[in-house]
Amino acid sequence: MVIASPENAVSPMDLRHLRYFIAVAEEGNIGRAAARMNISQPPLTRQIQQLEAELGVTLFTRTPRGMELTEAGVLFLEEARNIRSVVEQATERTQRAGQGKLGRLDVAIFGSGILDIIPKLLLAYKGRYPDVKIVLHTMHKGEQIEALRQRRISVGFNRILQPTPDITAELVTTEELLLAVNARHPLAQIEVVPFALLADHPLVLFPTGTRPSFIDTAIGLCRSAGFIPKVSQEVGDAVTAVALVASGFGLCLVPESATVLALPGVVYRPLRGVPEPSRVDLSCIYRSDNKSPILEGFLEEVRAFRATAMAPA
Amino acid sequence: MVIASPENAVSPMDLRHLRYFIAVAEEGNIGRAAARMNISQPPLTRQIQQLEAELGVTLFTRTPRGMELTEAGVLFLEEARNIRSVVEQATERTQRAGQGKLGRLDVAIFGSGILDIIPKLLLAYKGRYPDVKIVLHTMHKGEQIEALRQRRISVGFNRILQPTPDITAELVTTEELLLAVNARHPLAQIEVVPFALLADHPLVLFPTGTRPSFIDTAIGLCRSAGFIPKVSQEVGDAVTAVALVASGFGLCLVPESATVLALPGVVYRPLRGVPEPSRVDLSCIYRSDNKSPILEGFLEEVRAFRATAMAPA
DNA sequence: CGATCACCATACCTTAGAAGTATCGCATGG
DNA sequence: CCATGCGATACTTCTAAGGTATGGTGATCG
Repeated sequence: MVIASPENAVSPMDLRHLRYFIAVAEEGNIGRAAARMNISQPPLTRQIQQLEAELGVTLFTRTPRGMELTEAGVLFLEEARNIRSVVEQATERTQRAGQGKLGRLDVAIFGSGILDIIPKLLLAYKGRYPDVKIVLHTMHKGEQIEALRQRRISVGFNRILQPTPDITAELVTTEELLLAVNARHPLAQIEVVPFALLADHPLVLFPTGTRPSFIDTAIGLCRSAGFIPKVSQEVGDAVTAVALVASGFGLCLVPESATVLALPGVVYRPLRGVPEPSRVDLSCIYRSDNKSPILEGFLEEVRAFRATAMAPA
Repeated sequence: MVIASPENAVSPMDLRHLRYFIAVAEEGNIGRAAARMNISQPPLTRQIQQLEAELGVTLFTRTPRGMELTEAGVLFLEEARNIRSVVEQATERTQRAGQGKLGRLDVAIFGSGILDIIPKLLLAYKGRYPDVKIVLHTMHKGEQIEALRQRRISVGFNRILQPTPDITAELVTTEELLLAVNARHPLAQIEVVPFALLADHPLVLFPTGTRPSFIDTAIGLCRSAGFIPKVSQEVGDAVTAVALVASGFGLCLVPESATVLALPGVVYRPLRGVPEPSRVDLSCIYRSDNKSPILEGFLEEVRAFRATAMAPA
């Protein structure tokens, strides 16, 4: 007595069956189809018989002139072609995803970086990888690191960083420091402002938030120059700081990319005699165990950007 | 030197790869996935490696705790599940088509058949095979046979038929002959009309078109009864004939199903003393070499219909 | 009207490759 | 530091795909 198995399929259908079926259906003839498939006729006959047995459906009527599709066969031909194209598309999409050309990149950004450099970088990346969807998240440094650990983002941008074993940082570019000053302020009359003069004027500092950050760089520079800066106000981000400068709230040290902020009444002046380090970095951070080809492609773009951005400097 | 083949795929992907991949992705672990697939662990390891090699994409990151999908792997899992369901649906649809449950049935109909019997039959069929799309074509007998030969229709309905080797006819039902007569006509006063009385009144005959047909049956009956019918008019179909009767154009012999035509002023009277054959057949015709499971299902329905329709008679 | 042709089907053999067994390597955790 | 759990590898076994030869059967043509 034969035990009734839930599925009596001796050999489950696979894509070979479909390829062979399509060939036979299109050629209308097993012999020609076999030639097209680079096999001999008998195995093809058997594969078609197997397919019919597996489906429990007669797909062809055998005539002296060849194989003619039944109604069910006509339907199955459509289905088989559809399956073939679905498989092809799945393959291609997966390959593109594996090459970092398709998918999603979650990027954390912050205040002043977003003013000029990050948009340029993202634009360049998007040009090369148009099918990667970039999702931006505004986060402070602490949040960025947390989000990287939780894999909620793939890469973050920041200025000041201390390396950790699980998070790798990579320089994007460095920027000159400039003085943002109200046009009616006395220092606005000087074309190149000596750094030491800042000792006499209150500064707007930013950002408040996770330390250390740009604010510590600014304070450190003042200390190196031998003075303690007078703080007129601490604010959250560069845009707010420059806005305060525009309304006469004092002076502000900014990275040069902040000059895209053309607020009325604000002028930017280069500094002279700035203590080392006189420049400020913009870096990106990502998981050291990164395996994502999408991030890999993005980092390549970052390196290319750094090469072009820092060569003319 | 190795010859560069157009497709470097050593072993093309097949559905087994997808089944295994889905199992591993869902279990997160080759061992459990192997158990689920009723195979041992090593072959599964190899199949996954093959799939990755074939795609050229790493689908899993191997961790000490198991297999974790990469981004490309996540995408491919979606794709694989989609392919699986497309294949399942294709299989099911094809099987249904093979059982005559899915597809299309082209049916040729004619004038008086469509009045009552054919609609009932089609309705019964549609109840049992809801996914077969019935397409109706109005055709005379000659056209029907031509269309059957060209496979433009699968089945046709008609009354008079002479068998041919390639076209099989099958009785659907037989109907009593009735007299359609205007209510103001003298014969309308008689409850059961003796057939011989028709000799004195002009008849509307139908259809014009391919002979022999119902018109020849009617004329034959009159001859058998010993008179030549006076013809008031020949028309194309039963509806027109009865319409003429309604407007006082004469009498008309109709199959009993024509009584659904309740035109004002028309009454139907049974006949008495009708020469043999006193009944008229409704048959369907189809190709003798029929292989279509859809038509097979339809013919079953026809036979069931005949059994119920002729039992009470 | 019979030989031939063009098909598909079957029988039997060969071989590729999928599955099984045993074992290794490696990281993790008591 | 050893036990555990996991994937990878080496080697064997066996299923089933592919090949060769041949049969069977309608259609075609001299």
